[in-house]
Amino acid sequence: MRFEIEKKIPGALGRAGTLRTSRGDIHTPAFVPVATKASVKALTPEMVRELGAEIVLGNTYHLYLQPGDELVRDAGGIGRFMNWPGPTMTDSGGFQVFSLGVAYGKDISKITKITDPTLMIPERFDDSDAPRLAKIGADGVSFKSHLDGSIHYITPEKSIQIQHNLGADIIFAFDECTSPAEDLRYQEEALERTHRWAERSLKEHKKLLGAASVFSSLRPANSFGRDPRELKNRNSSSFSPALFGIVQGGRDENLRKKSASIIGAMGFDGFGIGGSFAKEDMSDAVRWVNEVLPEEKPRHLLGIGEPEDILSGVENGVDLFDCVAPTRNARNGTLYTCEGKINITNAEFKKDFSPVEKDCGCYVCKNYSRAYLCHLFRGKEMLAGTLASIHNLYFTIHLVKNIRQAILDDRFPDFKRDFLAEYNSK
RNA sequence: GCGUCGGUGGCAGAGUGGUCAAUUGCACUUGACUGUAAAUCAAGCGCCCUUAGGGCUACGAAGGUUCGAAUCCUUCCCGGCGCA
Repeated sequence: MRFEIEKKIPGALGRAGTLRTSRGDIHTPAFVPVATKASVKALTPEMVRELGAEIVLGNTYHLYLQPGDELVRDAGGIGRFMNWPGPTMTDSGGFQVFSLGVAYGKDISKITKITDPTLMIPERFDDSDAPRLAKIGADGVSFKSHLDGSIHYITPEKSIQIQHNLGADIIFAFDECTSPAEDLRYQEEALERTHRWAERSLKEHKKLLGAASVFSSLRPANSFGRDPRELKNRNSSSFSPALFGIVQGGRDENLRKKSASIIGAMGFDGFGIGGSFAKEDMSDAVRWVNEVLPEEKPRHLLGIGEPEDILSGVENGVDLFDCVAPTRNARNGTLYTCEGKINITNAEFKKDFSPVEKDCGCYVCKNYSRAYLCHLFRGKEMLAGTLASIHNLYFTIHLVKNIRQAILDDRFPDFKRDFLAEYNSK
């Protein structure tokens, strides 16, 4: 994997570049659609590619539970398994430590609205018996499967082993995503744990890289009954995943910078910026981190993808974003437009025969009306989620592409100002 | 015509003397969703008042019994079924 920076935003941390992997190039800043279970929900990989995506992100924990990482390995890796020929990345399962742990059953997510004060009160010490599916143990995390209740203990080593089996081009260190509701003492404790886990992830990764590639040595080449040329292709590809370390530190400037400094010096190929944020804290946290991280390596802001957040992320030095928002919102009837989000199921769209967005170049806007999408949603037709996902992913991917172009053309500030003015106009 | 069972909010369908403006589902209205426990979840859904709450009108229609009726009685209207 190689990363080349082509242009920087004057006076800011942002940049445009290209991330080169053996399976293809990613032009940054880039948006990474999420394919948690080796599927971008409601879409075929061909559609995802058609929308302009250059890489997709799968999830270690979910694929480990189902169908199992060894099965994915035997299928030729996540990309081949899901018929996505380009680059892939997998998240480490660190987010599930959070979403199935402290956040389980609560109104806490990646972004917590600080307007709800009850969520900002540290409750770590009085909710110890609250139901949760993930519990942090001595050197890893025990998960209770949401699928069948079985217990699984995931360590940093285990996460990296699973990810090597999944076979993505970029993988992530196992980390602990903390809630902004946690107090400073807990943030420090969790951060030290994340740093220890980062070391162990890196060590395990190097160990596995040192061993022969899982795709050329683990099984006899003829065990598939497949076209031998396929096997030859797969075996001949010099598969060597890049490992990104993850910076945490909550909303505290010192902790964020400390984390960036420590993770930044460990020798990772790139970096993830993690954490659950209060919305108003995010751009500060990202800036603090990217001021410290080595400039020449790529940075991925984990799980962030609302337009305004992408703009501030890019400005503050982020190269890659992944987020479920475009696809999840789509399935739930919320569509992005340049004038803000709309809920296409609302009564006002029942007889609106105009496209979702007038000048949008996506397949949906060129061929269907708001009234039709409204009808599909009300009729609970599966096509609703598909068409809406196409539009939302196109919107987000193209927003990022336009941001990239604006950087290359030296007009990022104007682009940002104009976009936000229109996006927030209604 | 006789007998019988039934008529409850947009629909289906609970309730069968007070805790009923009426459980529940659907529909409808609006919100939320940021490394996917998510094609999900939440709130509202008779009318009026600014909220806590209060007032009014309602369970086919009209009378009645009762301190009190969607619930009991009478008659009428309407529907299903059976027999003529």
